[in-house]
Amino acid sequence: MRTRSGDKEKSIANAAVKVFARDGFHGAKITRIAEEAGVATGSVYLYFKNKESILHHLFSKLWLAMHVSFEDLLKRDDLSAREKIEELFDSIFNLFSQNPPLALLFVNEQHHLLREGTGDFMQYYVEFLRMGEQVVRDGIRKGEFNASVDPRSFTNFVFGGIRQLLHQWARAPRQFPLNTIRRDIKEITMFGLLPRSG
Amino acid sequence: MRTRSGDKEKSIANAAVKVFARDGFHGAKITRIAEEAGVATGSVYLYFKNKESILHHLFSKLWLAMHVSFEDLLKRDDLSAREKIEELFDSIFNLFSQNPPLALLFVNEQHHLLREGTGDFMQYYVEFLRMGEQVVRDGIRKGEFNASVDPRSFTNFVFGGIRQLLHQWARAPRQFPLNTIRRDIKEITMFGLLPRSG
Amino acid sequence: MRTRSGDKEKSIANAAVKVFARDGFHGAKITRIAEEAGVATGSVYLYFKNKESILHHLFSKLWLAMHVSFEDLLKRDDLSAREKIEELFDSIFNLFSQNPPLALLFVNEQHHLLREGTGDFMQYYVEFLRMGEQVVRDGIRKGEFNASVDPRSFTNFVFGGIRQLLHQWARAPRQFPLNTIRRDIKEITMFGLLPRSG
Amino acid sequence: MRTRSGDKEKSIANAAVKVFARDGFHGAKITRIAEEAGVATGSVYLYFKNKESILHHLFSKLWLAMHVSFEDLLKRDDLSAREKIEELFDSIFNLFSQNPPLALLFVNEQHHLLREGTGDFMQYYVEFLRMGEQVVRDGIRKGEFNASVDPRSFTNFVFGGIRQLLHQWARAPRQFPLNTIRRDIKEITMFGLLPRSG
DNA sequence: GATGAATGAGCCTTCATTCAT
DNA sequence: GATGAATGAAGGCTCATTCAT
Repeated sequence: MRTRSGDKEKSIANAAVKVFARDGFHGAKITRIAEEAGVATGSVYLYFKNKESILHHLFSKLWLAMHVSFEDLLKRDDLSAREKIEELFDSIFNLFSQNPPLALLFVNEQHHLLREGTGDFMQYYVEFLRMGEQVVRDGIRKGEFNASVDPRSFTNFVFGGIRQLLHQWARAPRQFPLNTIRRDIKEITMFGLLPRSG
Repeated sequence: MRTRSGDKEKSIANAAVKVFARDGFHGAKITRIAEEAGVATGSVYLYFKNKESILHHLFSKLWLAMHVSFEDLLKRDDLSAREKIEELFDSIFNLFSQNPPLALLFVNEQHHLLREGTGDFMQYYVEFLRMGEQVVRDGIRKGEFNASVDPRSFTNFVFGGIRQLLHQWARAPRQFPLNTIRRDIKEITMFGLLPRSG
Repeated sequence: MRTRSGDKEKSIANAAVKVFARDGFHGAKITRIAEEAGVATGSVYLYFKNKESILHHLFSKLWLAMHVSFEDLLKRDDLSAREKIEELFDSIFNLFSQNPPLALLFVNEQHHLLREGTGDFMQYYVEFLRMGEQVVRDGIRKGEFNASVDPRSFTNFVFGGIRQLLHQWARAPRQFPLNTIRRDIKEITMFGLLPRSG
Repeated sequence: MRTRSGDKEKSIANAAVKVFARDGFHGAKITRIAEEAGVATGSVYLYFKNKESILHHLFSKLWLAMHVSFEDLLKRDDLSAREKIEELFDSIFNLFSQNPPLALLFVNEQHHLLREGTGDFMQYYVEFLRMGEQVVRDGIRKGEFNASVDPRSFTNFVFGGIRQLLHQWARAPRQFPLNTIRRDIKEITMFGLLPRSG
């Protein structure tokens, strides 16, 4: 018998990232994904229940990874609040840095999943935002951060901002180099638009 | 395409906002839009070339409105750079404040249009971002803003952040009141996370 | 607008009878039915929910017709029990006499529907058998029929026998002329195999 | 096709009876049959050419058994015509009495095979009916049976009747006990509905 | 022989779009 | 212009069959 190689599942998943990123969830054809994966159409259904579940799988993996690196960061008490925030940014950028299509998928198809509000990844998403809030809250408590900032708004705002910039990068990596973006985001979120000091 | 009886066109457009917002572009059925508009299915095609063009129309209108109020703002020299930025924020929020579905449409279906990169609205979108950059650039030149901030990154970042918060508001207006969001965004973008002064 | 002509539904139904009869339910392709009906594939779904429902519709119509003529017969008190039974036979044969494919459908695809045990027609089917039993029971009570005969067994037995002969007729009308069959069935059911009298 | 290890072939055949009976020919999945047989999917194809041929095999076995017991019966000249007929009935019922699923298969999937009119079993089926006719014809010739009965119609009619009652039994053995059915059929076919003598 | 993962042809169904009225 | 029935292309998914191991 041919052994169900983990490779095949992975190559389907990878192909799906590319095709979803390029064509969008609805524009993506299963046949195209299979082709891209070097696999027969029917094989896709050996590894995934249906088209939707491929997307779920990808997002779950993504959010799980995000969640894990966030969890690790939160535990560290050798870092100041600011350092934590900056590390959080870095961990997000690292996740996508080698994979622009993954960033596009992440940026463009999230709303598709939020609409239903189901799926494993939802818990990760929600908790991810909570963790961001926590860091901000802690920073405020310790006097490291501006107490006028609302942690929840901040987290959402920054999350959205990063998405937009990731999008720009994924579409035109030369015009929006990742390192530049990363640096800019840190600058903006830390100091804001107004000149420091008085 | 469009003809007289602007009423019918408008009711189709309004219906489309609702249906697109609720079901997403692909989930939205033309027949459903027609029904919601109190119009026959075929009539939709008297006013719009196809499904895609309805979305284009809506986004064009939206971006045009945005563009216009931005243009007006830019001209005013009675405002400081900071005041201009804050007015820009306000004008965006005002645009959606009466219409959560419109916000959802704006937030969720933009990527659909960006994929192709065509459509009238694209020019408005691009120039909209340029205008934002310009205000920041001017502010920096005049010493009102932090010179370390990259205007383009800033504009994109803030645009993304606003989208995310608008999304949260549109999904749960009670939990994310528009005025709170607006105030928080101003705080964050102006002062950043770190405490002011030194 | 094109008016939803009752003709179209009928021609689809008629085409379905032919195709179901010839190819069986599973062998029947919707596209083939549409073609046979002179209609576009999609039009089938304007008139029927899905393939299954076409079959349901046909059987419902059939059983309703059967039910109606049986009901009328049962009421008549100008007929002896034997005459009623014979009329029942006739009404069944009349139903199919002009339409061998309908007979094939009736004979071959019933089990498909019984498997689920749902559908409007089920009630007609069940009551149809009940009515048969009633006539026999009445005949026995009045002394017209052999009291040793079990009404329920009789009804089922005869129903099955008729199906088999209808099948033979529908497949080879020359070899099994309907009138011959009808006469034979009456002879068999009334007198049995043994010579009459003692 | 078939090879040694008659066990495996048999367990596939037995599994197929169950699955075909429960799900119908088209609803039956090869994988399900294999599973039920405790065998790998591919192994089914070591013993049978394809799905269709499993059904053929089962029906051939069935009709062969029927044919054999009929042939034996026909030879016996110690039995009256009536006794022969009744023995024929008994042999059919005996065939299924231990195996309701087999009865369901027999009753429900025959038409599938008749549609093509091919397969070994066809000869048995045809000759089976011929044999029934022969017994009736002989009985008539000897004056034991009613000369007005058409042998071919009788055979078909009775065959159909038995099928219907077997079906009822297989679906609800309590409500339609086999012995009752058997007795009722004999009563009906021998004496008919009208009271005997005159 | 035995296995079960892999294959891919095929079909039901949807729905944007058209067009006869 | 207005209607909504009609169209038919397109694609997700199934599953009988194959074949590498």
